[in-house]
Amino acid sequence: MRSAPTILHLDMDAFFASVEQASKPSLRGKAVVVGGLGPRGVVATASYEARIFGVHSAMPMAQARRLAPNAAYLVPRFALYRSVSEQVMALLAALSPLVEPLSLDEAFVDLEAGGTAWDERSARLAGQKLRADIRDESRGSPGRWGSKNSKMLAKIASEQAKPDGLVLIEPGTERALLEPLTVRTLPGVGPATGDHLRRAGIHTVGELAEAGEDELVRLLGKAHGHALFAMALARDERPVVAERETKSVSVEDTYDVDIHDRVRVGTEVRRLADRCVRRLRAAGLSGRTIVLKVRRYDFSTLTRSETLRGPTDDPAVVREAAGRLLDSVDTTGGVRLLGVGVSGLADYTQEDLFAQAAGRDAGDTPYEEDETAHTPEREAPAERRWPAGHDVRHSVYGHGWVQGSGLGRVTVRFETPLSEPGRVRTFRVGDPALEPAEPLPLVPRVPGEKEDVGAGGGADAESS
DNA sequence: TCTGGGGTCCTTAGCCCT
DNA sequence: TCTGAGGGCTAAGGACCC
Repeated sequence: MRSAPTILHLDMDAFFASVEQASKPSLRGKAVVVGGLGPRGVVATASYEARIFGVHSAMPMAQARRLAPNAAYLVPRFALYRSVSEQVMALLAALSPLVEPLSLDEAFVDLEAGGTAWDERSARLAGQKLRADIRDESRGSPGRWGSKNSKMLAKIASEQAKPDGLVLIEPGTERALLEPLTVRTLPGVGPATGDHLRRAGIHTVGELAEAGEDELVRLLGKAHGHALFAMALARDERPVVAERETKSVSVEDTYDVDIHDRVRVGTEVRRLADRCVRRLRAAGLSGRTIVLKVRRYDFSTLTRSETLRGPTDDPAVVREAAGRLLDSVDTTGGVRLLGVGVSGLADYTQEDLFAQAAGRDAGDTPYEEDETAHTPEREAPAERRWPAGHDVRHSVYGHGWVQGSGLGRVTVRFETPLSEPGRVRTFRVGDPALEPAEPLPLVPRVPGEKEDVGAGGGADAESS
């Protein structure tokens, strides 16, 4: 096993919030919370400034608003985050052919495979150069970096790095570093496993190693027990894998209020089936197993699945299968979430030899194209038409973003990523001069713009 | 005013087949 | 013909990750 620190882990923390701050000059240095704004929304990301108030990921939005009433609350803009993420991943790809993205804001890079690092010094240099490039490219935080010869240790190193920092673990110090850490530090140990271990008197990674492999397998099962024991001894041979094939595609919706009407539940399931198939087709995939997910009023979740004779990407087939699955579920009492997924994927579509769909002619007709057509009132509420944080263009005042809306009014702040903080104006919701706009690039095409527009925050801003 | 959305992997159980 | 072991597949649920 190699010992030089040649696997790099990047974690661009508070990524969504950082991108929003780079995109909106008036929010730089301010508390920003990105997440679902409905009554059942949760926080996706909080900026460092918001974390000072105790706001963190996965917290119910209502609680966040109580803790930080003056923060900016924004709806996520995944298309924008994806494009920034792609630029960052391209920088990583220039260093090595082995880049494994874990999400939009996290990745492993195998520097040895790219010939860019072979010892501690070259790894540190490569890390520092990347950080500078990313700061240029995203006008934001270059993230936290960790490096070591294994994925687990590289990730732990980046967790130990200060915001905007780089940590390399010295060879020979791995066990000593791990021993005092809580078991929750290790990947794969969440709340349930953590509790399980705590009840067995195991709190730290050192105690995990002491417990022995057999005991861990007895406590946690074969796969988890072996894996955790190896990690407790700092053994992690998992390679960096560049290409990961998709195993399933799913969509789900949580409703603002529980749905009790069985007919409406059926309508929603068909709509979700169509959305799922659109995603499936966009990815050039088809699948054999249809999965229905239902979360009931009491938060209990159940899934029902059905495996077809061959893979399909036919909306009618998926709709019908989901409908059959729904027949076997009791929804009295109400449902808060519905989901439809497809797994058992193939990258081709088998022709429907057995005529799996009953409705022949309607086979390819989407159940409903218009996402908002189900609302009885034709006009969607202002908050839906003008989501907080989305870009707009006004024929007189130019480019801006929605600061808030409601009561027939929409408030817009007119500024761009490259401008000074801008002014706020309020319009009627139906104002014809106002229209939705695409996000603007965060960096100028020609270099030379002023620097230092990072996400702000310092080491002292880190919480929890 | 609790608890999103999109995934992956593992375990268990039942069934069928050899 | 009965019984048991073991493998493969399917279904359901749970845990975990960001």
